[in-house]
Amino acid sequence: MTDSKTILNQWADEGAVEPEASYAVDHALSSTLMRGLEILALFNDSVDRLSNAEIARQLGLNRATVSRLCKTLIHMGYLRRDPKGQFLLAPRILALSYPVLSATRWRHQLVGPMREIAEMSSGNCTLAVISGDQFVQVYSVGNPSSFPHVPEPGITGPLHRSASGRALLSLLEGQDLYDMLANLRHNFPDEFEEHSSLTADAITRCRTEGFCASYGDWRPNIVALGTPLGLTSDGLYVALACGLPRFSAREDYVENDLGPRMAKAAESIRMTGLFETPFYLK
Amino acid sequence: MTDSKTILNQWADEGAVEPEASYAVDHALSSTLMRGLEILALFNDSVDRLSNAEIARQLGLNRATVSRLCKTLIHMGYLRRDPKGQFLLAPRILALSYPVLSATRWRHQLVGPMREIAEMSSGNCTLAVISGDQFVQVYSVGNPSSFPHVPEPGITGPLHRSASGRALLSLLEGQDLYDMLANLRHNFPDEFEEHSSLTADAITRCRTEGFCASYGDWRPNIVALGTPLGLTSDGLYVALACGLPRFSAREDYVENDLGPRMAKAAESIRMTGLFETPFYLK
DNA sequence: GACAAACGTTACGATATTTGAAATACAGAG
DNA sequence: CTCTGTATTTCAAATATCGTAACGTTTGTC
Repeated sequence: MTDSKTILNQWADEGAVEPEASYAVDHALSSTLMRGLEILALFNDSVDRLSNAEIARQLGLNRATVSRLCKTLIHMGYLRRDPKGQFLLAPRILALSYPVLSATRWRHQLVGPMREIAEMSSGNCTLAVISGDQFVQVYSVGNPSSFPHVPEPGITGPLHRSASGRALLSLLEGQDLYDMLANLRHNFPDEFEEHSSLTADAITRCRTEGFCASYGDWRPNIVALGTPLGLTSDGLYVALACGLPRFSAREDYVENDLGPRMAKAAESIRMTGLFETPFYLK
Repeated sequence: MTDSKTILNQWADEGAVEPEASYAVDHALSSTLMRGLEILALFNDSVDRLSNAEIARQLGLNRATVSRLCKTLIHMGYLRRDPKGQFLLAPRILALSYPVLSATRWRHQLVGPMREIAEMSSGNCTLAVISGDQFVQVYSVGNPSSFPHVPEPGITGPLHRSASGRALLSLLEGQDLYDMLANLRHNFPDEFEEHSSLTADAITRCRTEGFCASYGDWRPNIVALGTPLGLTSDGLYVALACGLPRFSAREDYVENDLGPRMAKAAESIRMTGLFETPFYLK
């Protein structure tokens, strides 16, 4: 008598939580470097500038420390200041990501199919990969203006409560999946529990039907479809997703028309041989 | 009797070199943070993976130090390891750039005109901004496969020997320009000297005719046209450029047809009011 | 298959770097 | 003009970081 909720927990039980996570302030890690990176990571799409004091507050650091770290980041070219003296990310930070984009040249071959999906759904289509315990969007197409949120490369999201994320999870085999789930449950116990049933079903559905759907599980107003693609030669798990505003998403259409079409598109993309065939299709 | 070569040097004479640059290992900067960032910056489009020893060699660090720094970077999610144990950038590094992309939403409005330019030139069209003493591409359109080098967001290049860079320089007014030139001359004395004449002419041309051309000054096999756009509300100088393979670039066509058309495109983009009008057009 | 060479990680003590408190400098508001 | 909130600099104390050395692995050669 195992419903999908307990299945996901059973899987997670099989996995090992990364040891590091526990002794947070490990003296084998460099705290100065971590703090510097944490400063850069404070910025997001609603917070584009921060004062010294604000940074110090959020990270629990001394203002003098923040001053020196920010000076270093400016010196390296990753931060700049506005006329008021507040800190902003400098465009040069893009240079750090360039090698990642450059290593995913194959994505240019997906532009055509992705455009089709975006048009077909009157929404957008995004390409995501696993990085750590999150997914990261590496590319997107679609009309940015007609949409509540604009997808751009670099957006990250949860693996266990989004269409992209669940499609990616479905690609993980055996122990890899168990470990990932164990970590997710460890890091987000409540969320994991709340979505465990939906997540388990989505993983199964991706493996059998080739797609899964999420009705606002991540972004409340967005209905998303995810479909797994495969594993690249350099070890990245890749999935496609499309998103559409909730109000324009009739469930019947999503489930019986758009979903199967996404699955079919994924299938034909896999024909190109860009990705290793998922284990469950071998 | 001042030819363009001496003009650029006269301008540079008026500027002040950033003081910091001198006492390199300033104890007001955090060396640990710098080293960590330097590790991330070692990766580029031809070097996508590095061993511990290789990193240590290139940065002149102890292997043990590198081990610890990389462990930290992995912990933060910006680095990962391949099966052989070599280090790779993790896709999560894209998340650091997301706020920059998000802050340049206006670029979506340029997609149309940029596509036209790319098609018209049978090459590509890129959008660049100044960051530090370099330009950084923030967006590009064009056919990636038909080209010797694929432009992607995050590519950086020199302000003083590229079409994008010179178009950006032309936007700097008075002391801002002088300071920038002083720094460039200080950091790249030989290059600066070698290109000073071309650079001075290009700046003048951008201000009078609205565009400039570069015949392989940066990427040897590429002819590029640059055209200044203006200054955004958050203080970024922006320019457009297009690039085409040298063999397909007839000089007459570039100078008398493509160039003026770029200038005209820039003019109509400026009409949108996205950018502050360049000082020399006021 | 055994050996050597190169590599990556961990432990540990010395030390150089980072830190936080306090003082100084600065900007904006009233 | 003073006052408040903020940023930077200074300096001594402390502690986080570094390099050495030792260990365990892998790689490649003979």
